[in-house]
Amino acid sequence: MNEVVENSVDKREAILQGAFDEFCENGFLAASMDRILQTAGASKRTVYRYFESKEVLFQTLMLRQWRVIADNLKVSYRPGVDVREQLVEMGRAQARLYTSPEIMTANKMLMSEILRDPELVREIQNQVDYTASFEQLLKEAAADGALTIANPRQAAEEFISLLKGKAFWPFMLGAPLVSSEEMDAMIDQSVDMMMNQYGA
Amino acid sequence: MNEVVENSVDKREAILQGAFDEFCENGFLAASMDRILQTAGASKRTVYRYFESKEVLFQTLMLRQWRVIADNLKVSYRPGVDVREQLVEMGRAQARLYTSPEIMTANKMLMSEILRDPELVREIQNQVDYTASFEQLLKEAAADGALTIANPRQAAEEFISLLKGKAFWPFMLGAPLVSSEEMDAMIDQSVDMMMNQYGA
DNA sequence: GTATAGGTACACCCAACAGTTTACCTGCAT
DNA sequence: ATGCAGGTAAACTGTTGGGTGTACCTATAC
Repeated sequence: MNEVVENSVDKREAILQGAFDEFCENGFLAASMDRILQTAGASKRTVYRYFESKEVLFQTLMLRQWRVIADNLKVSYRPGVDVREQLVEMGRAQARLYTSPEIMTANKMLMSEILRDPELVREIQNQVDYTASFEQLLKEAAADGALTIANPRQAAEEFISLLKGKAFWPFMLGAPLVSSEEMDAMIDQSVDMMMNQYGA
Repeated sequence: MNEVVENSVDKREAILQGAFDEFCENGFLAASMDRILQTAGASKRTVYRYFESKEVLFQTLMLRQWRVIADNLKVSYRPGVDVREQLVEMGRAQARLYTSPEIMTANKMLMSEILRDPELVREIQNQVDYTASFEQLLKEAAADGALTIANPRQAAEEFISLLKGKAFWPFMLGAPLVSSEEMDAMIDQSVDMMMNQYGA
């Protein structure tokens, strides 16, 4: 054998990695299974042993990506801690996503596919509620008297809108990725606005 | 002849209309030139007389769409008029876009293609600056003493972010189109937030 | 009346590509 | 030693689809 011996888990992983790169570069339709298996160093038969179709391979990857996103968005209210600081923490949770090239590149492609064919990612999409964790934090902060919020859901969405408007969507439309420092400034601006609106 | 006689302008228009429908339904890659000419009731030769390739046909349509958007975003500052009312007017300009099924359907497809292949729409994209008109209005309002805004560009972007976050992006991700009434409420909320942040 | 512009119909070329089939290889476990 | 699980290699199938070539039609202009 020419190559280093790999066990079957590695092979599957290699295929997923190759597919990730190819899908990110070309999108679902223009991605070529031939190129994927070439990148992965696997034969066609092997690819189709692990994944019954291009579509299944794609969905497997997207589910994985969705989990990465969800894992980065976990925050919870800490009573007694300065509420402004906690809003900044919420912003930083989003910022972790917006400043990661790998995540954002994948997001760009994923977004394109969602728009083109919602069915392709429908089930996956419904498994994650981005705003739930933020909404919960704001609700608890309001109950605690730290903020005055009639509609926590709306407030959470407003906050996320501000951050996405500054960092997420511009990148989607071709702007360069924002740095951590720029992101900190953006978080500050957005938190200011939230405090002006909802500060107790 | 089976059909009503058409002059060549009508024929070109029929092709554009057929292409618009097909591209909206299937996106650029999955759109079929055969289906387009069938819908348009034109022969393949005729289509290729007017548009040298699928790509050119697509870009022609997208440029047209871009103009529609730009035309809906024109606002200008009116000294003496209540500034809150003018912010609402800015919101309504956006709302005209967000509540139009035809515009939003086209936008969804267009957005998908921008994400997939920025080159396809690069030149077109740079011809329109959405926020310029809003930024100018805010700047004049600030000069007039009606608002206190250090960074009008940023303020314009924040306002648009709030509105897009409430109406534009949710639709892009599968939510139903918002009605004019819902839109009015969203505009109110967003204007409140702007007034709290930037009110004189 | 005839030439030209614009149109139709339709067979055709060529390339890409998802997925299958077949034949063969190899290391490990029994 | 042998059998099987997991792998490679490569030819093949079937279809789709952008774009072209060719022959023919039909008005209106001159």
